[in-house]
Amino acid sequence: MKSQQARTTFTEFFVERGHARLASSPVIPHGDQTILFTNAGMNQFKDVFCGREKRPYTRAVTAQKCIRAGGKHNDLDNVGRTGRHLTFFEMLGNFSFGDYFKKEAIRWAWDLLTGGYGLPAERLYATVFRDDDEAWDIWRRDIGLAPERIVRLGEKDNFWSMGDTGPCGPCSEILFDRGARHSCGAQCGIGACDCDRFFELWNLVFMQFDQAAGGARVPLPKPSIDTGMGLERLCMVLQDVESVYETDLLSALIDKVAALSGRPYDRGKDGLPHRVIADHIRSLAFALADGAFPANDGRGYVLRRILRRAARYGHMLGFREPVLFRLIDVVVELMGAAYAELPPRRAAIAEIIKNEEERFGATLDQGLARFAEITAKLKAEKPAAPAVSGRDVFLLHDTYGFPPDLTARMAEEEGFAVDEQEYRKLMEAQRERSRAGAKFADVLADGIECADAPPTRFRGYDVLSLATEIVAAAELEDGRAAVVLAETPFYAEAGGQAGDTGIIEGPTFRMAVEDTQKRGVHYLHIGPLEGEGAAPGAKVTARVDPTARAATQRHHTATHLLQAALRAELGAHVEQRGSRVAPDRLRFDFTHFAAIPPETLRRIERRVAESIVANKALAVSVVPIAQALAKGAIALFGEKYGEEVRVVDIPGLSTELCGGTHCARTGDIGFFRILSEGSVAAGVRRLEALAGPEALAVSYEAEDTLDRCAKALKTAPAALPARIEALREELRELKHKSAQTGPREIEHGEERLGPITASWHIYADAGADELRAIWDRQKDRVRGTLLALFGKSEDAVHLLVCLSPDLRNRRGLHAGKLAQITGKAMGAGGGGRPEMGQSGGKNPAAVREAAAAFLAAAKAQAAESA
RNA sequence: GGGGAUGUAGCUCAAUUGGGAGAGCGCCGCCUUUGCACGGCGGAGGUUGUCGGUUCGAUCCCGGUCAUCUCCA
Repeated sequence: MKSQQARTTFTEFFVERGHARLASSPVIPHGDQTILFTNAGMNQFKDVFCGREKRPYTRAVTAQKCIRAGGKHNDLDNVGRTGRHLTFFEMLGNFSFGDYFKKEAIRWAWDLLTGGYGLPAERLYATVFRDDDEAWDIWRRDIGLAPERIVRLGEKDNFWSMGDTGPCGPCSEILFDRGARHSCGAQCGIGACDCDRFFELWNLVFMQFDQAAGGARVPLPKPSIDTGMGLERLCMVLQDVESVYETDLLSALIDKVAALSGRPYDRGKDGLPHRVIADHIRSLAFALADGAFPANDGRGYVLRRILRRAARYGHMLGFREPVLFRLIDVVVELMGAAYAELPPRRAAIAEIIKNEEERFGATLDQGLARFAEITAKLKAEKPAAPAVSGRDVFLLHDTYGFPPDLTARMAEEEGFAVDEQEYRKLMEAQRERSRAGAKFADVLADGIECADAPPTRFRGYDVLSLATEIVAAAELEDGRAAVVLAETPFYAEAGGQAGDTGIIEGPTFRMAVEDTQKRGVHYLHIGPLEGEGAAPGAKVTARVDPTARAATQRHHTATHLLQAALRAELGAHVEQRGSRVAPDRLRFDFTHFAAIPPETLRRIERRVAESIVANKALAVSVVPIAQALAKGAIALFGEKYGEEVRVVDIPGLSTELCGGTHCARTGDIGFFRILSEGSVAAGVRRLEALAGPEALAVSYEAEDTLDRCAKALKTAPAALPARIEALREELRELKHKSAQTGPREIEHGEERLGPITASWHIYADAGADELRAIWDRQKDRVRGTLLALFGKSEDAVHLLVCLSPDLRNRRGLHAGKLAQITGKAMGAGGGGRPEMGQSGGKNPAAVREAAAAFLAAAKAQAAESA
């Protein structure tokens, strides 16, 4: 059975049994800070299991794309070494939210495996949790499984929990016996080993307890079901192949790697690179398709590491140019039908990967150069036992991103050992440092008791002021207060739109709201509180600052117009990466691969201006998400959407899913100016812009600057370029002339010291450069000369002490020391090289004294050299 | 979030305990050539990321900050 059919067989089986067929959630779990990637089918139902969220159905079935490559579930290093570990896989799962329980879950799983998939019953085994007699009985009585094929295991294997607290329960796994030839030996058995014979196929989790913080497990009123079966593993069994890499889900990728490299695939060690690349490219394709991006921290860093690991194995296969991006077409062919998000992003994904590969190539080159330096030094020093130190391996890895295994191999080729132990030690120390430095600072700390209060009702789309009452209040660490209201006109920061500001007033107190933030389903109004009595139950009037809100709305609506203009001018690959709209500014980050030339920026700006002038009325509607997407609304990766979404439509110009507040008509924006364009990360550009009167201010500022320049040059702004060019020409001529004549000499003096002549000259208003020019003009002609050149201006003195070239190596003569001594006479330091020294001072009156000091010092040096 | 490294001409990079900001490529002009490539000569292009400190003097030393690279969490 092919994977495509295996997938639909699963979902159809459960749809027939009353399950809602839901789409896979993105592999990038937006809004869930506890995990880096979606790593199980139940992720998107977390809030449902915990009772924080209600859904219109109680049974669901999904094929969920998952990535396990970072955090707690990290399979990264196992990938390719075993036949069953993958960083990317699909999890087939059926779920019950307080509906059916163990009996149905087990029965259906068994029926599907033996019926729908036609697996031989005699090769299936089941494990149950030690104490779970209920599950054991179902397997024994209802299914009729022989007692010796039902194995009881402990917490490690058969008890599942989401975290330290929350829903948890025993689970039951169904295993497939792949036959004695996969056995790892005499000790082989379920629960006794971890080999490939007894193959974990499907895990049924029975969520029936709530784990309290103290350790007690309270039975849940409505037990739930969460199951998961890896599609790749299932296919491996259905297609009777040795590893997941030989299933139709991955074999085409393996073949492509073999074709590109000219190295045929090998099931053993030599096929490791093929396997790693085939797996990693799937992770990358899906993560990028869901809006992740390679970066230096967080999940972006995990992606970068996956890519580099793949590239590293590509390197082993002989690839020296980017090739991974060529595999994207294969991934899209294999998976595009089941995952519609993939095909439209094909080109963008390939581009990002190619970009990263090139970047990694540059990193490798840099490391190679560094490595060459290290080995060159070793070769030169010829120590008894030549070895690349652990410190160097670490440095290459830590600072230059050079893979340590590559360092080791290259060192070996050069005949050097590698101090791996020291390297490990340093690496461990680095980990320790990082852990110690990791701490979370959350201004919105706890202390707000509102968990039981109903969700804050947001009414700010319609009104800016209303009467309501306080539900909860608390003091924050910084001395400000946080207040939760029953309903509010204040928009809480979300989707890049800044939280509203304004006033909350009660009979005996008043709060200047400086920020509004969401905390779960509650809105926190934050600001300094004056007066007493701001407690739950207190009646208040909440008023949003209308001026600030209007300014924010202008920026928000302008952002939508800007995005539309960017897509029109730059192409459909432009996707929002982030945005920030506040009363005083607008920032928009988006994907694009090059800097935007000024003339294009102008065109974009003009396009927005035209949209404003068109004065279209905005239409806001709330519709089912499928309908919105069908209309072509732009959805954001950064948001988690419910079944119903809010659509902001600017007719003929833009349609976006957006929860923010907007102008009534585009004309309300008034004026729009782009301030700056720049890069925030590879492939991401940032635009900053202003809308409304604020934008006017910026234009004025530029105009004022120009006016000031024109005034300073006594000309009209339009004539400035010509005027500046003329002045530059004049300056050039003057410089040329002054370089020939030099500054005016005020006085000089000299003294013969045997064969040497010491002389000093004082010039009016000469700087260090001019003094040097004076010296340059004569240094090739003079002989036997010690020279002190003073440049005297109103409040400073510059000094250059020079030695004619013929005296350069004369014992005892040192211009730098002369400069030091001479400078000291003016109350300054000084120094320099034997043939030339410098000093200076802030005391022009002392120049004559300095000159005298110079002569005296020169005399002493001359005497010494004689 | 923590550590390491790097910011110098459009690009790639130099600049001996702190003492004249340079090279190669690219660009512009002229010469050579039927033309192009090559070659020859000349030229433009720099607040040394940014702010502050030390110093007579900072690309260099110290601190803050921003950006990029990189490892770790």
